[in-house]
Amino acid sequence: MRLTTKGRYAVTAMLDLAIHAGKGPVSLADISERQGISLSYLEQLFAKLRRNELVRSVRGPGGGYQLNREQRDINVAQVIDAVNESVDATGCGHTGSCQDGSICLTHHLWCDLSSQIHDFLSQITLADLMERSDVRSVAKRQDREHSSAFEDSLISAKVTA
Amino acid sequence: MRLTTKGRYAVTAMLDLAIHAGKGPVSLADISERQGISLSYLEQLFAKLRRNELVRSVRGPGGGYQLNREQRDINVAQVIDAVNESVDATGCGHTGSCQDGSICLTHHLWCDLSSQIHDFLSQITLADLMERSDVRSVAKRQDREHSSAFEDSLISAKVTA
DNA sequence: CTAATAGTTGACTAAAATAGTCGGTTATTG
DNA sequence: CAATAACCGACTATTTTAGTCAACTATTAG
Repeated sequence: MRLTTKGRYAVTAMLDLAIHAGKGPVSLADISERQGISLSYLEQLFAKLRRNELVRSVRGPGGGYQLNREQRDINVAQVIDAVNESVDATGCGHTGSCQDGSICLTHHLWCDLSSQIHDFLSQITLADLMERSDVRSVAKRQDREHSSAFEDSLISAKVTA
Repeated sequence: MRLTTKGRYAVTAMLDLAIHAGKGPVSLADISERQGISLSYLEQLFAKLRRNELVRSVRGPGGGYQLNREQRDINVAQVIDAVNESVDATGCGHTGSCQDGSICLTHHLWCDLSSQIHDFLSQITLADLMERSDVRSVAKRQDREHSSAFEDSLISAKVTA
């Protein structure tokens, strides 16, 4: 089992997408700047998120990504699974062939732990995270710090209008 | 956060130690054979377990390792921590400096997850695992399969006697 | 005393995963 | 047509995992 920046980045980016929804698609460049994640790396992650039908894309200018389901219908476990290929704590992938064909001494312990983690993460949806005060305050800070991008979009909106 | 064979091996080896306690120290060679873990790798892991005062060693013939505390007083989280340096799901080690000095959008989520995992694993002691029927049956199977080692020691005992 | 046993230590290594980078292609919009 | 932004594949440095190997030390049986 592994939970590294890959899974954390994916959840963070999905939450950013949820927060900035409503004003059309969100570009990876915006997410990259706000969340401090490499653009190229985001591309890799979003390829997986799209394959797992958690997001949909819009190409061309003004394009970007949007959530492909309601915020209530996307949970953290799904996002991590999409990029990480499962949060399994067993060494055998639940097959029970950890020690030459049979189960090892601690097989059931790791099964229990896997369930525990999966249950916890699958109960938390993007909508839940959106409601949290700590998330809201960090999001507010990020929007303030990276308002340049916001202003730029205002300017281009004026220009194009 | 990472939970790989390293942590699993450590818990498995500690449980093996608990199961075969009472008949004097248990050698790493025995654990290696029963649990199918490389002897040299076990040496590395037990160096850490000893530094963390979870086991004590007896050198020389008939030597090996013993638990350094009661089975009730050793939990799974302690064992994993000893070899893995913590089961932390945050990227910042709980310092809160995930995004250039401030917390990232999902910081508290990973803190919550870390607590969840730690609470779960720290509630399970070696004594708890010993009582489980699945553990007892796997242990019985392993003792049966590797009785050769036991017989060998009987034979060599006869020869040297 | 000595031979065997078994822990102790440190250095080394192959393979995999992480966390990216880079260059180019394709679709869309103005 | 030019700019934008998603898409794709190949490449890479670094770290971790999961070991191996060789040498050394302490202890015990005989």
